[in-house]
Amino acid sequence: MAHWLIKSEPSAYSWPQFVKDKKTSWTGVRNAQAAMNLKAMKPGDRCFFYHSNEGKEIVGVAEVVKAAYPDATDETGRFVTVDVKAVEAVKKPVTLAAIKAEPRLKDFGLVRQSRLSVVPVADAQWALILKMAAG
DNA sequence: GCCAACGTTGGC
DNA sequence: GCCAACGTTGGC
Repeated sequence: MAHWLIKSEPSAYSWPQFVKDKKTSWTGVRNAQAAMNLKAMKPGDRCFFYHSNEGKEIVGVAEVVKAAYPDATDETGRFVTVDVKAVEAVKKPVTLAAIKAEPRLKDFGLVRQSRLSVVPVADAQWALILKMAAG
């Protein structure tokens, strides 16, 4: 099972909204590399839900429930979306500052390529961040 | 096919 | 609000 991190600006789509919806289609990704990551997702894969801009922290865990399919909101037909469901909020949000302060996370995609909105998370990174989020 | 100009994202 | 990083566009 692979792990990922998906970003959203709370003003656009926040974690509380996601929890309320229970499930959502992750549309709006318009970046080739992020789209590649979406295509690599499989049902059952888990994702960190990260609030960019406001908060700048991992606030919850989501699970992929449907593999990539064409994003109907994309007129060019080039991009895809996946369906994800909310699993649970983390006990303690993991801030970007905390991630940057952790030497073992210096290669984390979130830090290395800050503009990418769908980032792969290595197993060791996933486990470590989960531990940090357990509080 | 190169590269300058421009737009967008996201951290600070 | 600014700026760095990076992607995209369009002229040549």
